[in-house]
Amino acid sequence: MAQKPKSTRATAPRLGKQLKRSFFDRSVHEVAPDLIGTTFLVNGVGGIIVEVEAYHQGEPAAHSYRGPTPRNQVMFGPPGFSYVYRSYGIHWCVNFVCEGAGTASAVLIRALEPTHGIAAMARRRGLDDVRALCSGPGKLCEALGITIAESELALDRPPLALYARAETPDIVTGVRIGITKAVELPWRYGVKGSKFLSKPFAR
DNA sequence: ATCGCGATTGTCT
DNA sequence: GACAATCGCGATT
Repeated sequence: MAQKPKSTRATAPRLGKQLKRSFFDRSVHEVAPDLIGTTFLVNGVGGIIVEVEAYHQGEPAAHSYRGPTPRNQVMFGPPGFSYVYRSYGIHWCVNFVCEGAGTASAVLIRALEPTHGIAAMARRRGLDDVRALCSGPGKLCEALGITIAESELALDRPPLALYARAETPDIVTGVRIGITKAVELPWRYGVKGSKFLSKPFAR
């Protein structure tokens, strides 16, 4: 019998060039698709970003929509920093702040393809299934050990790091998930056909 | 495959 | 006091 190809790599792929904070000093609508295919690590643990969503101050689903508060203040600061918030009282979710000059925009990281430190992620998640380790914004924060302690940190300094993609993946777009306002905006981006998404993209 | 539900707490009205 | 950028589980189609 022919062996079916494995869905995960035997070894972690080689990392590309590390991204600087200035990568984020652009429109969130440019940064969000550009993040697809990059590798995000926390203390050396993480994987390839396969799904993100863009949020912008001018749109009511964004935490920054009603202006600065103690929680969202980092969104009003310089680009290239993390913004971590608690979701439904239980989960943590991580964003990357974009653009300077008060646009208060950020990219929510929604799913990773695990590549580095899979054993550590499996231990934190209490799971064996690689496909389920990082297939959602709350899941990936648990897998990478992200809490409020990792909020407002520079994205190009330890413990955080981002690495350029090797190849440009086929990127698909869709409406954002789990929100009740501005539901029609097609600001969700993902790797076409990836098995590591939080939810498939409509087709 | 899809649906409904409970968990749990910071944040804002 | 209402609600939320979620998840995992169990029931049902």
